[in-house]
Amino acid sequence: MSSVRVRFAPSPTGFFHIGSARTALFNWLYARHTGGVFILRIEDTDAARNSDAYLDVIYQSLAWLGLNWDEGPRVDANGGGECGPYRQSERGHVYREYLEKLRAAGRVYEKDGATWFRLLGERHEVYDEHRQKTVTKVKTAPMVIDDAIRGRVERVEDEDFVIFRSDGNPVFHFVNVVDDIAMRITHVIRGEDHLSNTSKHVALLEAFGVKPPVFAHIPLILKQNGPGKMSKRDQGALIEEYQKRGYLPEAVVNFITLLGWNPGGDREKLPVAEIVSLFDLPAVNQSNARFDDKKMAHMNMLYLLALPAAEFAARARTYFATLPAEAGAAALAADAAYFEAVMGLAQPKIKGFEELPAYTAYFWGEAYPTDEKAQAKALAKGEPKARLAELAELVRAPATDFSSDAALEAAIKALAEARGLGFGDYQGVARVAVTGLAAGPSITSLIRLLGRERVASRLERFAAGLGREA
RNA sequence: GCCCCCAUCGUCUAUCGGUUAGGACAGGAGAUUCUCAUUCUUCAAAGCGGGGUUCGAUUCCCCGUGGGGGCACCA
Repeated sequence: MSSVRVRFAPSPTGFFHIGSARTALFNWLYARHTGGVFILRIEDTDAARNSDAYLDVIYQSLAWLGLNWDEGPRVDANGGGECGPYRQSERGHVYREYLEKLRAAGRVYEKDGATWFRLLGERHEVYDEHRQKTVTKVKTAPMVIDDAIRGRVERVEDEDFVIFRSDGNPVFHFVNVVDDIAMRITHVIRGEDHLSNTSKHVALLEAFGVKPPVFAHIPLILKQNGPGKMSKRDQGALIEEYQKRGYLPEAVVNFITLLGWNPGGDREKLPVAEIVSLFDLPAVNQSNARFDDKKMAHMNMLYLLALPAAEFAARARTYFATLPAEAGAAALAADAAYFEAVMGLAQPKIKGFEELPAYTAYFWGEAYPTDEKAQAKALAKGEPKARLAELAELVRAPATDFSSDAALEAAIKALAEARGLGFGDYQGVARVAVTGLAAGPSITSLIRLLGRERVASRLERFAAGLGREA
């Protein structure tokens, strides 16, 4: 086992952002790749913004993505890990202890009721135009960060900063560094938005006399449209959204991995186990990536298509179970073998589970909607009413061979040829009559699955409706 | 305003000084199928600009420009 220890340190704000997901993922990948330890630490020092209810969003999203943590909250088997507690709100004693270390070293002072960290160097006052106030600058040596992704980055940290608020609570920069020390973190893998903050962290690390961990700042995910990084409000930003829409987590993992990393060459669809074995920090890109929901959807389709039929059906069942009763109950009530058969027809056709309810509605009962445009188009030419009647008769006739798609197709073709028509003269109108839709699985397979009686009565009922309108 | 990071098709990217600059998504055209989707064929599409270094730069360096991030008693 390697000595690598990485952590994902989210703040429970009620959302689990796709950028956070990727940060968690890259940490997890690195831990798994190196045989190290993946730690979950909850950064909930801001009592005003955090809430226990929000924690579930984090646990739930990580679990869905398959990112299991070795140390942290909810690791029941071994009590969480040896560096607990893992919620910062429960680590006040640790922060006070570390504060005393700094105090003993003469590196802190009080001002305006808050506790400040003192930088070393000559001081002078200067007016800051941006903040429109006078600030004290400190002439310090540049902090050097040897970033595993960016290379050498140098930045001058030239102002003292608050480490304990006047309300007595410690500030992010402080707790982040203290916990990384206390939890013996070896690699800090986080978003590039922290790169500029890192000089603060290195200054703190130096004050504690601790050798800094390896830093690795990963690029940000930019919003699909418009300027800036992706935020909670953008389309596709929330992990729970993908979950709700029935995306396959392995597809989401594969996609967001590729936003900033790739194995080299042309390969894109990679099983997570292979990503784990190939992943490494130096191969992570340095430039920000723009989110693309079309490519995400495509990746999802690839995974859907590749699923074994039974697995597809099982996952589809789970998806239906998440829907409101009016959308999912009928499907769930169906006979298991029948349900699997319907899913067998849907799997090669749909791009995502979210299409499933509309795509399969007519399989679960007689109360399915009819697409007006599809209906108008199907009825526009020929003699639809006659075709429907002929087909109903054919379907009802016990002599008609239902044993295979090919046999049924041959029967319909024979019917068509006898009248100088083609298969298409029946297919379109029959589809609208039986499914209410313009598109769907092959007409012969869905007729066979629905059964003679159900199809015939739908054909007749539809034809009767035409009579009234005409 | 100050500081930091980045820069190849519309988008995600391959290339680690010498290539007809490749792939994928999206887009166009076509083929196949009973519709649709898949699949297949095919078309269009890129090295931000200017200086260097080099026999040779997409690749290395500098300057611009553009994009992104940071500059809180948020994390």
